[in-house]
Amino acid sequence: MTTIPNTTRSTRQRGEVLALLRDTDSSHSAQQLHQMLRERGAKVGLTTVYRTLQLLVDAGEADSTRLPGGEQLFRLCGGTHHHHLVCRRCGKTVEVAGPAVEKWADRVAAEHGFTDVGHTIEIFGHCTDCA
Amino acid sequence: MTTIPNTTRSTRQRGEVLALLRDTDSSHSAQQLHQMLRERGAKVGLTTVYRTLQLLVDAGEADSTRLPGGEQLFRLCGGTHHHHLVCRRCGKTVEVAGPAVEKWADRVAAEHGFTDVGHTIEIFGHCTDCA
DNA sequence: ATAATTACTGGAAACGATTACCGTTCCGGT
DNA sequence: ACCGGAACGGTAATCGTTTCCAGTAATTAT
Repeated sequence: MTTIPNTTRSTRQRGEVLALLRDTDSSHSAQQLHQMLRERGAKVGLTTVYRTLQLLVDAGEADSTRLPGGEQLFRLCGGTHHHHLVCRRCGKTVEVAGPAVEKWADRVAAEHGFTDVGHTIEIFGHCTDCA
Repeated sequence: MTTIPNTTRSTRQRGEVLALLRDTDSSHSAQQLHQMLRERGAKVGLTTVYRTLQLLVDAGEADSTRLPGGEQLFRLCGGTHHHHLVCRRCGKTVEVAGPAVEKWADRVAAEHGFTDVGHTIEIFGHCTDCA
């Protein structure tokens, strides 16, 4: 029986992860973040990094995008619905809004009788620095 | 030194995979396809299924979409650029075109100086049968 | 046809990212 | 300070996928 916690505690590790995320405007994998934490001298286990990231995603404070290769990248982001423009090389990320696209997706789905509709829209490329 | 083949051979296994793909209009994972082949009595190794699917994707005869969970789904598809509306439950897939969305993606990327631009657009939902 | 060449096959082992386990640590309310 | 349970973190397991490599079979050359 999986027990569901009813409180969320503030720990040093969660603070370190959050602080690190606030110091960057790029998307990074959990493993990259773990390595970066180690480099700045913050001792946080890889497992905890994953857990914290998932927590943030669930709380809507961060979101994740998946590279074509399958690995997940994370970053903090605002609460409003948006999508991302991500540099394939360095991970630099720009939030973009596309109200028209949202509507298009919903309309297309509705036309085919689909319900509980969601969508995945990511734009990849090389940023000016990496081109 | 990796030797690159300069011919492509037609084998029973590749025929079986292709035949199976032609019998469905849904997206399936490599493992599902492998299982389906086994059920119809076609002996094809899982490795070969993966290899053949990748071959088809490279040749532009099939394409793959990635579920939020990370696993790859495959299906045959036409050569023109398009996106997919996929049922999360049964995999039923509809090809959809969105010229306006393509242009939007390219324009947004260009505005931020990104080059070599590509995008990922998938719509998920539950089809009429699975709702 | 037959032989020589080389792509293909497939089971097992390796892989990389992520998750589960579980004993230990430590946050937070009393 | 005490206690209960949330969180930690190292290790082992899982999952989808790829690599290895020795055996098989499709093509090409003789």
